[in-house]
Parts: sequence; structure tokens; C-alpha cells
Amino acid sequence: MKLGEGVEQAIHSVTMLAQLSDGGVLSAAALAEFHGVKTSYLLKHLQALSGAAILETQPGPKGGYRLARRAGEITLLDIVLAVEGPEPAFRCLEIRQRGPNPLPGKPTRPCEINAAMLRAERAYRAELKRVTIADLLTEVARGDDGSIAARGCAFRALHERRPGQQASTQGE
Amino acid sequence: MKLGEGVEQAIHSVTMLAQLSDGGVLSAAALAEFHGVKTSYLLKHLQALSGAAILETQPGPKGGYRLARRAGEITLLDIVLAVEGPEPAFRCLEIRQRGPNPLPGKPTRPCEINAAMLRAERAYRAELKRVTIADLLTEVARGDDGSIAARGCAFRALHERRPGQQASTQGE
DNA sequence: GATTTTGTACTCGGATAGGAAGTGTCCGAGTACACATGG
DNA sequence: CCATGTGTACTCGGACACTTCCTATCCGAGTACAAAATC
Repeated sequence: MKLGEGVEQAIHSVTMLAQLSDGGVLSAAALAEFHGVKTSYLLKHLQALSGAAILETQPGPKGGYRLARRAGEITLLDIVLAVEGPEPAFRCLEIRQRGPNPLPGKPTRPCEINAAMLRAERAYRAELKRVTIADLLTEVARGDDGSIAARGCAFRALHERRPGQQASTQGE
Repeated sequence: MKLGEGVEQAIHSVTMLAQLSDGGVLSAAALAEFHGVKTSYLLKHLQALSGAAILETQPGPKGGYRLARRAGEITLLDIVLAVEGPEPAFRCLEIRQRGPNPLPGKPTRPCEINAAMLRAERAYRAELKRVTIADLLTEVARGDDGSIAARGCAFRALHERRPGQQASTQGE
């Protein structure tokens, strides 16, 4: 019962991408720098998100990642499943049938233990499905005195880019 | 997001132990044989359950494991936590503060992402906490035509032992 | 023959190797800009 | 001076090592029974 570190990085990255202006993209290097993580590793998970149709990619210089759909349409469950894989955490190996005398004519009835574990996992996923990236942004803004938003804005002003469009005044 | 195989083995073992008569014990070797798993590996998890005060051990010949409390007082959550460890699946590394400009004077406000993930995990654990071993036995009995119970009874008649008491008629 | 003593066999317990998955890194394919060149 | 062609630099994408955790295994500590020796 352990989630990889990539999940946290992915959620933070999506949250950041949700805040940039329409049509803008952010490179993986910029996201990694902002979060203080390894670029190459973050790239792996961004690719997973891209493969899950959560992010869109823009190759080439001035390229980067952007959201593939509205922040209100992206749930935490989508991200977790994209990064960790869709298979459930509990895997029933039917060990009740693996003994020396495995109930000969008995057809495969659902294992009660498996059912209970899956029920719990459904509750877990349902809770994650209830939370969208837009909800997260709202919550953060609610408890923010402005400094968090300011930091994000400053960062995006520096690194956000719009492919196929001349950058206005980018110092670096 | 993956649980080890030991969880399933542990739950099945506890379920079996819950069905033996008062004062009786079952050896790890017997449990492993019944479930068709490696004894040495099962031992590790039985030890974890013992350390969590879910099982009691009886050393020596005719020794084995027994429940430390009533089956109705043992939840699936107890077993999962004992085997997998109590730490939550999602670990917030506070990467939002690890960037190059980490909000200087900002005190540690709870991360919204972390809060959402933990909320989901609480739902998961709450669902597991609702199910006791006694509930599982009831459910299994409800959908059983008698063959499952018969198999378990036959096995226990062969392998169940009572320390400090002469075995009545044990063929082997 | 009954009791004590000793020995053995069996149990759990923790420390020790092997393997799979997560973590971290590398190089290759593709694209847009920038410059140089020609008209 | 303007349009075109070429080159370069930067991006994402997938394939390749390293580390950690799960899986599997071994040997040691402890106990109850059984047999043997003694009274």
C-alpha cells in the first residue's frame, strides 16, 4: 500500500498547468525546476499523463505541455490511474482454491475477501473522483493571502510560452 | 498503489484461525499447506499479526497460532495495517516548497493535494474498518451450500491442536 | 511401578539472499526559429 | 530590401542502468512431549 512519488509530482504539475493562460504551454524542465525534482523523472510521468489524454504536448522549441481538457474535467483519480496504472491495489490470487483439496466441482464464486477489499478500493477511488483540479485551485485560493498565487504567477510569467506566437518580453 | 501478496494470505489465515474451536491452535505449516503458499513467507506475516496483538502464539511442539481476540473485534483494517504498515499510501514530500523560491515567510499550511489524498485514504480505511472477520464468515456461510464449511472442518479436524491437552484421536 | 531426569523433535522468531518494481539517466526523433544566401 | 533555403537549438519520446522494497529462505531460541534411568 504505497504510492510512488510520481503521483505527487504529477498532481502538482497538472495544477500548475491548469493555471496558465489559454493556449500557453510549460516545458517539463520548467515544471521540474519549480517543484525541485529531477526533469527526466518528471518527464516519464508527464508522458503517462499525455498518454492518458490528460495533457497535450507541443514538440519543438517553445514547446511544452498543456491541459488536454478543462481543469474541472480532470479528477485526482484520472491522474492517479494514469501514473500508477488502472489495476486495483488488491489482487485476489484465489489462494482459497490453491490448497491440496480445492473443492472439486465448485464453480468460481466471488471471494468474499476480495469483494470486501475491492469495495474499500471503490470508496477510495470514488473519493478521488470527487475532487477535480479546479476544486483544488479553489481550495488553495480560499486559504491563500495572495503569496502563493503571486509565486505561481511570477513563475508562469517567466516560463509560460505560446507556440506559434512571438514571445513578448522574455528576459531569458 | 499495490498491496503485497501477504495481505491476502494474512486475511485468509486469520479467517481460518477464527473458525477453530476455543483454545485450539494451528501451526504456520498447516496454514501454508491449506492455502498452497510458502511456509517461510507466511510466517513473516503471521509474526506481524502476532506483533500487532491480532494473533497469539504458542511455542513448542503442539504449538501454533490462535486469535488474540474475538473474530468480531478484528477488522480487515487491523490486518492490512499490521502487514503493510501504518503509514499512509500517499506521502506528501512538500514539493510545492522545494522550488528555487519557496515562499520565505510562509508557515507550513496543509497541502490541499495531500489533504485530498488523505481524505480518500480515510474513506478506504473506514470501509475496511467496517468489515470484521466475523462478518466475512457470515457472508461466506450465507452463500455456501456446505462444501466450503466441510472442507474447512475436515482440515481443522486433521491439524487443529490444543496445547497442554492430549490429542484425542489424531491419526497422523 | 512411580518419579525424576534427560534428550529430542517440533514450534516460532529474527537475520539473511534473490528478484521485481520504482527511481533516475541517457540518447534519438521531430519541430520552430534564426541566420545566411540569393533574387 | 524581401523571399527562400539551410542549419541549429530546443522540445518530447522511448530505451537503458541503479536503488529500494517485496519475496523467498535459512538458522537460532524456546518449549512440551517421550523415553530412559533411578528410587
